Amino acid sequence: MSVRTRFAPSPTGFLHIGGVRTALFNWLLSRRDGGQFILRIDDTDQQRHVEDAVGLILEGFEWMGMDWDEGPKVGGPHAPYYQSKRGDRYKEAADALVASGHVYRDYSNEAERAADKKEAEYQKRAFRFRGKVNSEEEIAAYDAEGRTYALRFRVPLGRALILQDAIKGPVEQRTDELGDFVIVRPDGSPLYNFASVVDDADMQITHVVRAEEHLANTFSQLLVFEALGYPLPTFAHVPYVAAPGSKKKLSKRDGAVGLDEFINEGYLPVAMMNYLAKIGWSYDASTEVFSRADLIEKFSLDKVNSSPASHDPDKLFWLQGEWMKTLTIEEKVEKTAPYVANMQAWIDWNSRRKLPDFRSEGVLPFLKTPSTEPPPPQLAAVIEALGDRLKTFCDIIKLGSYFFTEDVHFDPDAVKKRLRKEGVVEILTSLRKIFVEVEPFDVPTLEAAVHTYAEQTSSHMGLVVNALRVATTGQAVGPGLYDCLAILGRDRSLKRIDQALVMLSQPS
RNA sequence: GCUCCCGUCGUCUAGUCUGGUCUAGGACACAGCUUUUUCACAGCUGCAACACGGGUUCGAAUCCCGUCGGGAGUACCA
Repeated sequence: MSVRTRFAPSPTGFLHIGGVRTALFNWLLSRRDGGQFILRIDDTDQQRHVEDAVGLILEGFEWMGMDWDEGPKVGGPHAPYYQSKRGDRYKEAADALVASGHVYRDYSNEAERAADKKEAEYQKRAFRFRGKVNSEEEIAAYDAEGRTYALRFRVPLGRALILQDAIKGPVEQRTDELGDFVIVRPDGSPLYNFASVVDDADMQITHVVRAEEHLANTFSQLLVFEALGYPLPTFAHVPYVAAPGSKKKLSKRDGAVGLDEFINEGYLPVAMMNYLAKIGWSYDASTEVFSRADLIEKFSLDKVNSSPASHDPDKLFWLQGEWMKTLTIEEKVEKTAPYVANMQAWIDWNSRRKLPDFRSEGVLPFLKTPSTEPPPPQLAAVIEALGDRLKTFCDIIKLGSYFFTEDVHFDPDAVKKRLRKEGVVEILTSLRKIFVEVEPFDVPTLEAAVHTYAEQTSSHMGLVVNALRVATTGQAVGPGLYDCLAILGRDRSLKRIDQALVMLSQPS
């Protein structure tokens, strides 16, 4: 039988990178063995806007390039893939368990259970729900009273359950530690530990790879599998992803954790995939860079670490830089063009996300629909000049916005450090005159002209070049100066030198 | 409280099953140097860890016990 894995997200309208990693492990495992990867939506009937939220999730998967063989949009032989629509199946399975005596009706109400719990706490013993055996008369009386009941699984006592976890190894649990658990609420809705077993069995899932927080639940699920007579899948519980530099679980408070934020910043799917695979998984002692194909070929569960790993934005950024180097200028032009065309929209989003009450907005609209407009003519030259400085696509805005605007915005620190210096006004004034006449206005000519000027006046090159850079770009750092000037062109260069001169004539 | 999981440089990890090749290797980050008109890239150098305490052994990161620390579960949440 081929490998069948699944990812079963709750449609919360937000794709956490920790969840994406879990999904990736599932996907990788299925792709490696030529099996199937199933997407199942663990929604509950009460949730609203499920479709919108599912859309956000699918968007993330599509971007990552993790395709699914069965699930929303594509359907499949085990449809429906929404838990809220599988009520009939849960009902069938629950009936079977009632018939086989594995579950019983629990007529208790919340107040009674709370009292029992309190009593257990008082006696300093662990509370384990154990159903009372109701006589026929009691049941009749409760029904007459109109009392509702939940269906509970009767946990067999005195057994030791052993889970052979593919990541954690063998984990043992005595059934005496498990309380009888509810599988169906009085209103007929199923609970996770039950529904997920029915779904996994129905969908013939062979490998359940999920977050570690489910490890303890697995023992209850094992019992359900057994009672229903379903074959057991292989379980693998992956450790949670911790916040940067900590051992606490990664949460929304710890900076960007939504996949959409990385998409909007212009990360590469392959870099994200490489990074996510590397948190908590390693192939050997030294390989860091893995392509999609490498990952599919080399991934295995036994190399997944059993201890939690923390999210490391620096490492992601570095990997992104590595993958960025593999792109051609044309590819970079295509990917950065939307940012240039929607600069203000991106800047607005970027400031919004820094607000404390920021809520995930999904992928920015202009990144979803490719623009039909041709990219600005200088874009390729700007990218060429930026070289390896361009790490993510939004860097075109962070690093090169001045190439696409008419006026400059001077960075105060840069002005202070490079322009408010002895002799700078004379240098700029002289160079301005030279730039009016220099022909052609290109890199070699410009370079020669500036060099000649510096030699003739015995000016220090660093002083000249840095002053010119800040005067024309407003920034202290950037691509080579002559590249900047040539891209800016004569008119804008002169205009900006004038602007700088005006500014310098005023006291700081 | 009880049950279970986890514990190697600041971070991600190799090594743990099958004790010696580990005076613990690689990567990110950081610091310094080289190159450079700035930054980035590249190259070099440096910094830095076996949670703690016992035990077994000629020998322990590796095996055993305990302690401490972190996490999960203990729901009519998922």
